[in-house]
Amino acid sequence: MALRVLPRSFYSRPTVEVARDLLGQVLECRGRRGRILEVEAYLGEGDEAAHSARGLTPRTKVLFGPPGHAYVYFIYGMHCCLNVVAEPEGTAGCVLIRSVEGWGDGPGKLTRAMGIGLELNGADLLTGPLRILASAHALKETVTVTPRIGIRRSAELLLRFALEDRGEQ
DNA sequence: GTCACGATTTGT
DNA sequence: CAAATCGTGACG
Repeated sequence: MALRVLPRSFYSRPTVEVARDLLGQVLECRGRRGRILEVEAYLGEGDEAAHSARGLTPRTKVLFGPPGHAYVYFIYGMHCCLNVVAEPEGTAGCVLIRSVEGWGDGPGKLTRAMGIGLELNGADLLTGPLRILASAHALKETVTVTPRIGIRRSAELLLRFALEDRGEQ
């Protein structure tokens, strides 16, 4: 039985809700599939760690665009990170995918393993080669909430969500 | 045009 | 703990 693609309405919601609900869903890139295990929310206003904190720029254009699209950026001269655009069009907000089951833990490692590159920046997650499918089963793991990793500004915000084996972290 | 820096990873 | 490595955005 084929998994259903998450509808646009799933993404057109507050970023934190989208982040939390992405856990356990299945990320698919050209046939490669894995459950999303760890994410972080990056908000529009009041979140100094977000790329969109300084407003609309060529780079952040997709963050202000319609929800359900991919935001892929290049960092540290060598890594690509995958984000999912949330919130209605006109409002910034996205969810960084930090770990995918079977493909790697760490935003830079999983994109390399799954073949996700800059060419997918702006791609529609409903119709493109990169999609997110609704998991067929309810979560069996506990959701852990912590501060985000590797940021300086707005470091106190509890915007990291992860499915953890008991005892980790 | 110039420059400092970063939502990371890997090796010492 | 430090290197690798380069696009972006701020400033002039």
